[in-house]
Amino acid sequence: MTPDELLRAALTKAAIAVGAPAGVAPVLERPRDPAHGDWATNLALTLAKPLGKKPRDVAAELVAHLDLAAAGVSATEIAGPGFINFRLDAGAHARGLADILAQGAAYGRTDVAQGKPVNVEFVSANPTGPLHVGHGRQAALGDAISALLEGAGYAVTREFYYNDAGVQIENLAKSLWVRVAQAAGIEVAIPEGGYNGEYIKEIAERYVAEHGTPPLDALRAGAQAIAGGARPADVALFDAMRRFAVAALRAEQDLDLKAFGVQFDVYYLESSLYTDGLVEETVGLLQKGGHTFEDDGALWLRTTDFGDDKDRVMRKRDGTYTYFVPDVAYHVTKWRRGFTRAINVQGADHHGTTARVRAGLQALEVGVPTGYPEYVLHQMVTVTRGGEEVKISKRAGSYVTVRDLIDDVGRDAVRYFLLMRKGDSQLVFDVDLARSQSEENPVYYIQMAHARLSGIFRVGEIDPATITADGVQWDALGEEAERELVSSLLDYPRLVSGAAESLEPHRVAAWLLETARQVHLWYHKHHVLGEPEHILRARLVLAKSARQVLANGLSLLGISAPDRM
RNA sequence: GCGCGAGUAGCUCAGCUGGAUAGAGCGUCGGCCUCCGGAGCCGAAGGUCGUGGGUUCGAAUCCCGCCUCGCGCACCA
Repeated sequence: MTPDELLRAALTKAAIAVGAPAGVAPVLERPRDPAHGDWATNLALTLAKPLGKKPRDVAAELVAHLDLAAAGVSATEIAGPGFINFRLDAGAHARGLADILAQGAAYGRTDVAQGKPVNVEFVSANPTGPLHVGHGRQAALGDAISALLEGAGYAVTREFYYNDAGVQIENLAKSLWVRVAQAAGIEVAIPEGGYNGEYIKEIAERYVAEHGTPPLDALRAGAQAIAGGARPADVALFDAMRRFAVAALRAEQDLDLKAFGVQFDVYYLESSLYTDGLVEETVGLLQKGGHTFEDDGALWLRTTDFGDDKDRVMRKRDGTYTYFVPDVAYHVTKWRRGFTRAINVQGADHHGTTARVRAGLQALEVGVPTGYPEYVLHQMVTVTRGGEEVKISKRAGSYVTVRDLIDDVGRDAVRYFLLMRKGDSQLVFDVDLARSQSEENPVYYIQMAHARLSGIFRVGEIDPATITADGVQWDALGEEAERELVSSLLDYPRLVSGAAESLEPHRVAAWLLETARQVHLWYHKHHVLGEPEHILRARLVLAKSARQVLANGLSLLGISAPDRM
């Protein structure tokens, strides 16, 4: 049992002795102010009403009935309106480190989900251009959320959905056609909604290198059609270009993701929903469910029956489907594939779609729960360099790509910076700070803490594997800096499960920074090597524990934990 | 206009799902230090938690109104 579990057990006994109803579950929390002790409980405040007594009186009774020795408590104090503060004796407090050493890399992991399957969909960028910072934030968030859920015992599937069937792909193919035509000396402009980026020119060059320049009259005719808002008559050629462009960009995006260290288990192609007949099937089911109607030549879904603010068109007058129909069909596949939980990580600019997808799933009446899928939406990212904002313009093709950033500041820094703010707030990515090798840079600061701890073992020529909790004098870790560091390390499992539950990796990032600060403080104040044997032993246990937990936290965020820098 | 998000120290942000005198880093001011691993350490000042109400033992946190900013409101994706 960990120290707080012992204390909770002792408190429960005392509460029952005082007359609390059976099933009381005392809540322990860390006081903000360390002067208030190691733990505090508001138990007396919550019991005051049912017992019909004053909170402070209840607190006094509880303390009187508390088995201090069993709880490892050295001092209690009744404070404020009726809080009870506990100070554990140094030994009881630090004994929790034994747990860390015993569990190692598994410290902080639980099995609460017991292998329940969950699908985490993220990035899902259209294959129409390289990944930009916003996708990077999604990649970092999605991967970290996946890691958090794995740590909570979920069987996680990381999934990428390729929108390779819509209008945007059509525009991509047209853009490539135009670039190929331009390269052949035909004068034609990129169409409305097309892609201007340099990367299309490069793809055009490669296309010509691999397939040769297409017949000029076909090219010219197609270019004219595109300029007029139509598609080229040479369907076979157009199709070839479309496939070529998509393949090229998918390959690019794969490289981006690889550089970022993100691996997906499933790439789901929107086009397969059509070829497998799932879109048709979904429409049929929706019609059968009775929530559709025809109006003005279009087929509508009455999404207002399910909380949307207006009804949505499913099939346009021209006979094609709106994007949300394949989206619904896609989410049906998630449900059918056994994912009782599905989490979608998306930019906040997509939040308008969430209500419709959920409404569509409800209208199918196939037993999908109301809040399915869950959405984690994140706000915009802006990038600053030299104190100036780097403008992102998709139209002009000026981009801050994920790969630029990684080349510039390194994968670890990109990950940390994209994760250090909660998704709800806008994020400013300061490239200069991310690149700096100084303690102002949070990533550097945290990794440095880990490296320093490793350094102790290296310099002392001590194999960490030989350090165990056996026979350690726990009360040797009584310095204030030590008590606080120990507290942080023991808080880690609660922190991680909270972050997993709320799908908020930034909590881990903040915890790492704070704990790194405590490591640095401790390190500066107290020596390890050269101390008397019993202190040396205890401090080596602390150093090894701290190093382990820092590494565990970093690994959740996909960041390396270097032994030297 | 409607929906979602944000508004906390001079700046950048936390605030553990309702707890005590609201925290950290940077910056500012004052003082030490040069020690396994690099300018680090100690202390101070700095707040009407956007604003007005409400809920209760207790609110930055929950509810309602208002203000400012961002994003979204297609038979685009």
